[in-house]
Amino acid sequence: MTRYYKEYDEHLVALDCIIFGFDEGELKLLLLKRKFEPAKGEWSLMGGFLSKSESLDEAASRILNQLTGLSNIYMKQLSAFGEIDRDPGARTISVAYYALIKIDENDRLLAETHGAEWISITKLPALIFDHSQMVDKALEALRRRTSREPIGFELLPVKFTLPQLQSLYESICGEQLDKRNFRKQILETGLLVKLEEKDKESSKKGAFLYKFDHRKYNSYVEKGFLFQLKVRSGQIIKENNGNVLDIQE
Amino acid sequence: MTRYYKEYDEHLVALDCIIFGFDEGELKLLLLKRKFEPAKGEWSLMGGFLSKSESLDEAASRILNQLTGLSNIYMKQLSAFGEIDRDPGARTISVAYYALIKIDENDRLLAETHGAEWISITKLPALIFDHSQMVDKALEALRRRTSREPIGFELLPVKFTLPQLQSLYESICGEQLDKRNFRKQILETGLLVKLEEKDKESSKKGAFLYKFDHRKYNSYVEKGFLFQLKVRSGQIIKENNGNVLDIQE
DNA sequence: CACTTTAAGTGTAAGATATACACTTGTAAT
DNA sequence: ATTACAAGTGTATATCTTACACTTAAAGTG
Repeated sequence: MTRYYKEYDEHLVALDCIIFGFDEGELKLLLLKRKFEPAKGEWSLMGGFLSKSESLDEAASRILNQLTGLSNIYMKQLSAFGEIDRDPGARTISVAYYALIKIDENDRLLAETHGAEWISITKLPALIFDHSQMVDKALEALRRRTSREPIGFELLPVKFTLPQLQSLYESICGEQLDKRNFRKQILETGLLVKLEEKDKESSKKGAFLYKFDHRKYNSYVEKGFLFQLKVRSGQIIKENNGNVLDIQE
Repeated sequence: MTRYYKEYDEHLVALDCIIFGFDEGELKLLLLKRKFEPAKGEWSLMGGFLSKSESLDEAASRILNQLTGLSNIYMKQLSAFGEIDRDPGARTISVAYYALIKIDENDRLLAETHGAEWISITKLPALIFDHSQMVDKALEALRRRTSREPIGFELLPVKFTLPQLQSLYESICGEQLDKRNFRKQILETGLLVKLEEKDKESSKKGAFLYKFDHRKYNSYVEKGFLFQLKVRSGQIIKENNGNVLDIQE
């Protein structure tokens, strides 16, 4: 490849992953304690550097895979972060991605070997650099996207109950939803398939399991029908043991 | 600054600006013919390279200013583009920004000296590299943001008429709106101030001029009130003289 | 085995919002 | 004085959103 643009500065390009999961009725992030300087030992997002031989999307997937062992994960670019002093280690541009993981299917041990932990978004610790900013922005993006696209299912096992789904939506949008209205709305989409089985984890009666009909959804998308949930962008109330509230974008 | 991360690749980081304007009842983009290799002479977005001494946002503003002479312009980061071969000149990460400009206030001559032209989004030519993809994505982002935030006013002169405003919204969302419903909705927000003056450009009767009440809007935002317009994300129909439709993200 | 406990599951009516729709007004040009 | 043109205005209907409380199924308990 002929090389033009010789006279311009080159930069380190990092990738940081905001990894969402849903477990025990709570929306969680996979965070780890940084293993190298600067800021060794502090809480951080999973990150890494872009190499010449990969695209941004590929690099983000690689980094997610290193931590979780997972591939083919729902991942979207959030934004590039480029303040001059954002990383005290060196001038670094960071491109943040967020990922949605089904914690059930995940090898929890693998995450633990890397010193990673699933932490509820209501109890986030202070994070290094501008990572808290990234998390705030990712939460906003997740909320907005949730109302436009049925991405909640990326966070649940393949088979899930309606109470689970409702609880997930409540965690994402940060407010209580009416059970009957929620069920009516979500079933009206025609995208859920009711199974014969029940899940008896959380009640004696048991709740019917459902599957999301990806096939039908894709055909709707092609036809231009829109998925729309009336999920308001209420704030998730954060407990006061982190700096998430302090850092403004 | 101590330099960590020595072992990682460095990359050129470019910025590309999707510059929106509204003129003659049409949503337009400021495009220019590229003055250097590769792809010299082809239509392109305004772009430039990030230097060590500036943040991404600063660089984007600098580049916009170089072309238009304008500063303090509404500008948002769209996304980073990082396919390996996206720029045949060299491996380059590009961070795209979109800007909203009041064409009236703009020195049209300055744009012309740079060989730039305002081109209707319904008549876009083929663009270099992945710039058409960037434009498509910027249009989507503009439509979505328009329904959440009163950014339309960034594209109009300080004083504007309701028919102008309606025409702008129609251009953005790509469909006709009902005059009475539109006026009712937009006036209900309480964010428009009716002036005594009339604009007689487009009718004998003349249409009253209005101003957007930025102050009131900011106080609403602080109080958490939301601006919401029911602007559907209809597609803007593109005429068949560009490749905008062909490139998929 | 009857009783208690727990969460799952179900429908409707009232209020709010969105939509469709047609005539009058003001002014310049002829 | 007449015509032509876009600006400006209100209401009724349909649709969507919201609020709300009891019944059901099954396991655990005495």
